[in-house]
Amino acid sequence: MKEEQFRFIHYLKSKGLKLTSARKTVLTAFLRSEGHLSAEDLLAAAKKIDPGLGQATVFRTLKLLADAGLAQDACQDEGPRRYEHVYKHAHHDHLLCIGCGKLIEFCHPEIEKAQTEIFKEFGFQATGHRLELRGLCADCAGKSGKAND
Amino acid sequence: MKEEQFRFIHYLKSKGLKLTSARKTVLTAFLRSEGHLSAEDLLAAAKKIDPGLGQATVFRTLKLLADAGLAQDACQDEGPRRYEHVYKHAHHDHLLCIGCGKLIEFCHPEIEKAQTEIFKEFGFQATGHRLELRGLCADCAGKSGKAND
DNA sequence: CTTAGTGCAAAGGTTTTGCAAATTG
DNA sequence: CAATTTGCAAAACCTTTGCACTAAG
Repeated sequence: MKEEQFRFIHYLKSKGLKLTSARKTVLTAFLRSEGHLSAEDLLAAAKKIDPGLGQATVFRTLKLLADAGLAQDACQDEGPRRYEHVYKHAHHDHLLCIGCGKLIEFCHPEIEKAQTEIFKEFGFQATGHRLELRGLCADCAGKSGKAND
Repeated sequence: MKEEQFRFIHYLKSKGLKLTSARKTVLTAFLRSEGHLSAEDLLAAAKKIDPGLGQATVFRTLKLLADAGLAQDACQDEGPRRYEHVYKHAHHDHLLCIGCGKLIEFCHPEIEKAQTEIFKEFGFQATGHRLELRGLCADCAGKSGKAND
């Protein structure tokens, strides 16, 4: 069994919650997913496994996944809230091209280190962070940016 | 005249858009505001200046402000989208306590520097970034965090 | 058997859109 | 004057909630 599954089950038990087939379905669909997905995406994916699943259950389960530390808000500027794996994936930050929407994931040790310092400086106990850099990628910058619109 | 006002007017001209009294009202209300405000907050503030203003106009103008580089999505996890000044305020990042909601704004030169490196490394032309650290502040962490729940 | 979870559909909150009238350049 | 913008209200969109039924422990 995958570690994420185990962790989710353990989380449910610790909260006195039940491991239902609907939750298993949503978990499976979520773990199969790649990148950033919205609740709607997850519902669609989960319905491929169990067509009878309701969207309310997906929203409810997504909250549990976030609470269990498996899912994290990926925080897009537009449209619905999106989530991504947080448990297995090593931590990464996002670099977004505002021209073409290209999304690059990166990890920069110095930034991580500096963040730790900041938590210390303000007496905080860290639980997470999110960093998104925005700009124009080489392609889009080359195309003269925003001449017409 | 404030530089922001000038910038917004310039932006409108460059796009062939009109400087209407409604837009002036929203701009004024926005520039007067402090911290992070939602569209609803901005509507309320703008209505104090011009009670006849419609909420659609606020949403539309807020997009223009963002496009003009004056407003920026402050990206809360919950509730409505919130915006903040981006132009005059020196850049800052956010440190949020998930226990009591306390929000600290800070600025860390090394992080800024590292970000510049990343933009370079991926051949991006920077336009902005957003960093939010989350954790428990000293008060909340002291209160035994989440022993019971 | 008791309690929590489910799907549905309706409600809730936020943002967008169509339109006729008003305003700007 | 032509073209954009406005306010309104309705629609669209995303998420949550109430409820009767089902399923897990």
